Amino acid sequence: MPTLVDDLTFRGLIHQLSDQALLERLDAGGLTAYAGFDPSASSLHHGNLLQLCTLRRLQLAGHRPIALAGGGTGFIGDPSGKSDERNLLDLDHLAANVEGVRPQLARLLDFEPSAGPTQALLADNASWLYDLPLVTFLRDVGKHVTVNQMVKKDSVRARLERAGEGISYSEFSYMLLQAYDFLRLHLDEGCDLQIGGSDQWGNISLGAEVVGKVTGDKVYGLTTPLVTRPDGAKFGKTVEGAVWLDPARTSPYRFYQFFLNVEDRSVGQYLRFYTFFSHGEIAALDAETEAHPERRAAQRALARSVCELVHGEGEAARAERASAALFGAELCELDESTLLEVFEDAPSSAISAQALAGNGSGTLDIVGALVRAELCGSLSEARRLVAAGGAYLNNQRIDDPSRLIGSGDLVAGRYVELRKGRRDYHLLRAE
RNA sequence: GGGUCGGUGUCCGAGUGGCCAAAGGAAGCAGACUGUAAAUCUGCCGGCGCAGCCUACGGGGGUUCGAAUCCCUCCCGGCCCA
Repeated sequence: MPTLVDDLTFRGLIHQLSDQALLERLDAGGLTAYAGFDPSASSLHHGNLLQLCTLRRLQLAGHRPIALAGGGTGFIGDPSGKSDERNLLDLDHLAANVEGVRPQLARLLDFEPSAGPTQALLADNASWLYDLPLVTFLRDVGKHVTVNQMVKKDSVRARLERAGEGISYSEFSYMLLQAYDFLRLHLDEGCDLQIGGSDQWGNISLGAEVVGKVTGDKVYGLTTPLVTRPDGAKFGKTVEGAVWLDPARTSPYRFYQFFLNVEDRSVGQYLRFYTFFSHGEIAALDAETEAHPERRAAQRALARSVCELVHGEGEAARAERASAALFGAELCELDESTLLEVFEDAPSSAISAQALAGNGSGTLDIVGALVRAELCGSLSEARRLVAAGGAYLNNQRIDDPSRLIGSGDLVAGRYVELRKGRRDYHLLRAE
């Protein structure tokens, strides 16, 4: 059984750390660690997942995790973002978001009292930042930080040096607010470690320093590498946009597909980051990818595991079955029960039966159907798709944009399968 | 407050009176090849009732036969000065 540090090292999760002494503390257990997330949406997304997984690793190794919602700092905006005038009146809204995120956190972290000293905590910095008197803040935090060192931080320097750019005072202060969070969590909860992505290194190291100066206690910072694709492209996007943990925003099926489609070069890293497989299992999957990349064994294991972690075993199994059926066999070859099961899990929408009335004499054509299924954003786009040969009806390519869809196209009496390209499926359900 | 530069399609970025739905790049989508991979090549990439029309180059107004391009004004951002 590897130690926590061995495990984190094997997985490539340690990018920077504030002090080598942290390694011993990690293996010893008993730390309280926090990671922040932005509660501007009612769901966490793929970008938060790495930190959550890391917190989970810490908890499993005997540490206490805290998920900190940036309900207060959310108003300010991290300097890397654009200033799009956040609204203070959204306070209730943000609080609701924080609560909406709790069940998602609970899938990865143990919030039950039975966890004892490692019981996870969800905190919101709005509870202390929103009413924080400026004078108090300047005395407790501002006094301990020089502008000189703040200006040297990469996030600030980039904004100062680039011509045509600038940084507002509030964004400039962001790192101090984050430092105050660390201080509060240290004083109130005994928190002694902050983790985050490597883009947070400046904020995290400053925070650790401030807590040390104010309290005289030793606290630590640790960052993980940023998740990037081999080509540097942003990771965590599907056709529809971000990959959310909320099944209402990103269905388990899409979530599963997202991880299944990971390229060979990256799958090893993602297995290390997002799964809790043993080192031996990961090595075996690496070897399998090397020897038989076409089998996509690592991708399958990754998708199954992450989906299970986030959505539970039942949903993961359904997503896996739906994927296997859609990509494995011709629709017409599937028996009815399998067909119904697949249709149950795949993305679908309802359509009135009248629209499909009459075989070939209905009013819905392939182009309209593609838009209706939200596979295409406009009729023009749908026409182009058909012209390019990327439109399929019940697994058969459709070349004629005026092809009408009628009752004769129904599968199992009430479904019409539409596909865009090779992997983007949608089902219309006549009702 | 003064001066100055700028605000173009998802993003970056050309364009400075008609040939502009707007160069180029990136991202994205599709096709071919494959393994629901990568790379590569090809096509597409504002909307629509699609040989045409509509809406678009920060907002509004004006000049002109005609404006992303000129003028006025307002809003927003950068830089410099106060």
